Amino acid sequence: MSKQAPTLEDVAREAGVSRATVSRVVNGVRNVDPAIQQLVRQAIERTGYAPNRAARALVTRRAETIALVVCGAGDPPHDTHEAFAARAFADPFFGRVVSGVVGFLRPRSMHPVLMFAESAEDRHEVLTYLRQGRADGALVVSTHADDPLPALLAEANLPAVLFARPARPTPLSYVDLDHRDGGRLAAEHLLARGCRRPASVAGPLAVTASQERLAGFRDTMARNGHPYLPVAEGGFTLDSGVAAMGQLLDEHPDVDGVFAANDLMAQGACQILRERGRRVPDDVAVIGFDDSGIALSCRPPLTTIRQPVEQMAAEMVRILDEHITGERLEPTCVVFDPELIVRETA
Amino acid sequence: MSKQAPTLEDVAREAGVSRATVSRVVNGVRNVDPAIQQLVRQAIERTGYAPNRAARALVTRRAETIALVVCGAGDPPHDTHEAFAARAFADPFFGRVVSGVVGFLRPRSMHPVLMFAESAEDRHEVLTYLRQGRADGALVVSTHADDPLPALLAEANLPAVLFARPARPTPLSYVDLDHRDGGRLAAEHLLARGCRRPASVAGPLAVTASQERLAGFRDTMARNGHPYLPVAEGGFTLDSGVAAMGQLLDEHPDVDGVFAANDLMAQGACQILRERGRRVPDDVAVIGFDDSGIALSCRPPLTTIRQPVEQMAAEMVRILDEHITGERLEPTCVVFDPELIVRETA
DNA sequence: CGGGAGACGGAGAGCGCTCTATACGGTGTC
DNA sequence: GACACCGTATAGAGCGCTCTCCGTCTCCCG
Repeated sequence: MSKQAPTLEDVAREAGVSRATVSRVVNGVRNVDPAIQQLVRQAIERTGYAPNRAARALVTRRAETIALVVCGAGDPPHDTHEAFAARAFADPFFGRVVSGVVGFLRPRSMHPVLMFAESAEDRHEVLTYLRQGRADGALVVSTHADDPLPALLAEANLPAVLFARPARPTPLSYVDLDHRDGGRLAAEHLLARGCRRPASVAGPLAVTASQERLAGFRDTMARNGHPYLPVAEGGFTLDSGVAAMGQLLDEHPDVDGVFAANDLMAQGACQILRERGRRVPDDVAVIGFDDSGIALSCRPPLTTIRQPVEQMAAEMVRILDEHITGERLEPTCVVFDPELIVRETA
Repeated sequence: MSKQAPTLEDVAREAGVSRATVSRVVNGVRNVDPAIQQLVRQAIERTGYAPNRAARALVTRRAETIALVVCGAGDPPHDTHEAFAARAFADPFFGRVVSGVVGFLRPRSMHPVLMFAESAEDRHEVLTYLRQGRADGALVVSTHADDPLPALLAEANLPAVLFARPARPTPLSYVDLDHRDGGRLAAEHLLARGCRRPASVAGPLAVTASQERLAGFRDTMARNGHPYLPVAEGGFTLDSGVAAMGQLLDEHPDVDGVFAANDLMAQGACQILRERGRRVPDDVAVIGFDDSGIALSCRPPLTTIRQPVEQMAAEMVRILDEHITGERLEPTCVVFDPELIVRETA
């Protein structure tokens, strides 16, 4: 075992000042003579002092930690946490969320605690974690609209910010994207390219975002002379994109423009389109959604609707921080605008 | 603001016993009359008490938290943390690591703190985090063999376990895979299928694991009458797999068996093989490595060498836990065996 | 040159918990 | 009936830190 870690007391003795003074220096508080500051700093250096966070947290009532909670389906009890975690991270989306969060947190020497919440037990675990003061607040990313966690958090009056507007109104801050407008953008681009037979590979319709993307696309198409829109539902995975596009192709061999609700499915659509002898974008134009890494690494690179996930995630943490410090008391929401990114598939 | 959270004291008053007794009940310690236990439990229920972790951590000197550190390249200063995080999670590998870690931690009501360490500053941050007692130990997953973090951790005598043996001998526990044996397995399978012109899409040769996989494959091939092995180096990404396989095909149009150092590159290889008119596995057999999700979702499903990442990650945490509790004092290592998974590409 | 204002450092009281030492009954033994 | 003993509850001393007072020292102005 290594010797006991040095404490404030030790540093104070070493520097010949009181504990309070060292504390002031460490926390960069006013009213310390620069000469003494120097002295203290040297003493800290010499002793290799690192403030004990538990002690600090005890008195400040702040853990300086936030939880990043990824919520799963809610019911399927057959799914293990392991599988869920792996699946969550298979989607580049979560990597981007983590990115944005870490980008905000790092300059503050904070790091997120990763939690997965699928079952009621898990949700209780999240609540307990926060109530014990192990984290000051939670960032919640749900994969389903009717996730019960937000309501629980709000009820317990715990600081939390959501990614995406909750299905039931909940007094919690959230950030979101104007998905409907994204759908509109996709439709207009396809229309402008002269698309005559549009179709869509939608995301799971249990997810609000999927519904909205589709609604925006469909409405715009309807307003422009395409009242009937063939739609196949996918599950945001590559496979499901392949399957959905295959089905669309079977039923409507003449489609010439497809809006896929995410890039992964757009990639799948491109694959099967090529397999079935269609050229992309010459025979069929394809637009994805997200502008994730694959949109660029795909060949040909995907035309897509950009969702600034990293920025959105950073904004989430910023708002959460305001709630934690008490700067902001009322829930707020920030809605980001999607952007059309034209590459080669449309 | 909500009212002050209830403390042990409050519960004790409510139950009509002393603080110490409540503490015993909460921590499940011996020597408490069942009747009083019941009483205390009810009081806890009524008050909605949740033990303050900071206070507990202060006296137990344990945060009940571990850090999961993902180490990057080390130097490229052009790379932002954001990009790094996103990239790290683009690889299904990390999702599996997280899976395994969470699988072990969850039953213990623990959750990992996610940290990224690329720069010297980041590494210092990790050290400080541990020295402050915010986490009891670290799980380190380095993407490069010569990462300086393990040595720093060992020097500071902080509990840590590595994924993969460090390049320089370091007094730290680690888990690893017998990569060389994985290469051998791949070679033998290809040989058994009657492969006459083997080649390999290697991983980045700066990574020890890549070297070993290739060495095992090459040695086995050499021992079986294939002294010369065409090799193209990739970067573990889909794109690099496509590029490497393309190059191999240009220089050796007659290859009939390829060992790719991971599934992503194997998938890329399959893609370009098909584009160039080769049937997989009839004209060219392909074997991947990892048995990650894509191996299964790929069409045709990949024959691959399985690396039990989740198990390995869980084992890492188990060992770390032993180090933290002091059950284990000396570094140890656990090397897992790879396994050939035959699907359709070879 | 006295006095008030300001700048600065120190003493000490906790934060909520754990855990050791101690008190306290009740039983069994001689 | 005195003593030892065991099981169980309590008192109380911190863990290392922050932060509110309060005392001291300096400086400047009347």
